This record gives sequence, C-alpha cells and structure tokens, in this order.
Amino acid sequence: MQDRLRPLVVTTGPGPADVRRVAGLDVAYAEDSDRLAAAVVVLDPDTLQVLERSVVLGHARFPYVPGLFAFRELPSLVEALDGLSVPPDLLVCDGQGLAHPRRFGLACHLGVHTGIPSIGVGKTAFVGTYDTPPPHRGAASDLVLDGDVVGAVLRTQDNVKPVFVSVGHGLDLAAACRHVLALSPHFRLPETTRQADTACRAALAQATAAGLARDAVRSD
DNA sequence: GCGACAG
DNA sequence: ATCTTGTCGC
Repeated sequence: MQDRLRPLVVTTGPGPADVRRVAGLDVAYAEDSDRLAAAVVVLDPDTLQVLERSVVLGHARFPYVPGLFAFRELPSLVEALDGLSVPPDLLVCDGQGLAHPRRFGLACHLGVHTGIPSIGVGKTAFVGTYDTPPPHRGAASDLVLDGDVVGAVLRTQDNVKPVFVSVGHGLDLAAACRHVLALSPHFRLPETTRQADTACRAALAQATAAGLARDAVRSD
C-alpha cells in the first residue's frame, strides 16, 4: 500500500500561501489494555494560541511495527481530524515523513489521505545518516538515505538535541523546516506537538479515571 | 546470519 | 509509546 501511494506525494513548492490554522497530531496509549487517545490541536501560527481541540478515544488495532507506524495511528488520527469544525491548512505529525524505508512515513500517509500539506517531526532518527548540526538554533544538516536527502536534522533550540524533520506532503523540506522553527520559539518540539501530546494524555487519563470509578460502583 | 528499528 | 530516579542548568 505504501509503495502504491508513494507516487501521490508532493515534495516540492513552498506549501500553503497563508497558513491560518496549523494542526498538531499525537496519540497516547494505556500501559495495559489497547486503549488509546488521539488528539488534533489547531493553533494560530502567529500567536501559537489554541484555536480548537479534537480528541477521540479508541483501541489499537495494529501493533507497533517499525515502518508500518501509520497503520497503527492513522485511523484514530483521521477520526480526530474529522471532529474539527474547520479543516487545518497544515499538519505537523509526530513521526517521520519521507525519512522512511519506503519514503512513506506517517506524515506522508496522512498528507496524501487528507490532501492537506503535512510535515513529519520525529524526536529520534529512524533511517538515514547525518552529521551533527552546529549547536545553535536554526542549524541543520541533511538526513541522507541511499544517496537521497530525505529530511533535515534541525536544531530548534541552542545546545538542545535536534529534531528530525521530513516532508510529509505538499511542500518542500526548506518550507517544512521554516514552519517547524516558527512553531518552536521556546522549546525543542513544536508547540503543535506539545499541545497535542498534552491533550491526548489528559484525555486518556480522564478516561482511565472514569473507567475505574465506574467499575468501583459496579462491584459496590 | 546479526543487529537496528518513528511511536 | 510507557515507567522510573536522580541530576543538571536556567
């Protein structure tokens, strides 16, 4: 499926002319059971203020298999996206885009599936080789796989471990890095990712608490 | 054959 | 992804 969809990915161009709504997507999992919470948080790209949140609870129907990550998270993330009142102009995904064995990571899959430009931001490397970028914010080095530049190792804060940025869909790598930097004025990860992480974790925690309370009443 | 392996 | 304990730096 990834090899079939890969040709549909657009990896060139500056992307959306004016981005008014940027979305951060993330999924949290329960330690036991297969429960999960998927969140999409939409921010104003200029003020970084939260405009809207959409969180859905669900169950993992696919195991974590490196290279097949999208099959685990995409279904729930699409459900969360459908819960938004207005579709976002750009998706910032927690994971890789083109920096993938078949050049079709989660960010590419979400971008092609929704038709919305997307960026992949990973916290650790998955594939490729690279030189350590200079220590200052904004510095970057190529992430190379089989002779192709599949992403950038980007420093979002001075003297802080870099993030792995790769194109998802609908824009080039330079534009992707520009967006990630703008979304990370204070912390290592983009504000979109941070907000989505907080949202899905909170939702999972409240669901867990509600479930325990319900079970307590049952046995009572 | 062995080690690596987004989240 | 999730858990855990302390440590370092602003």
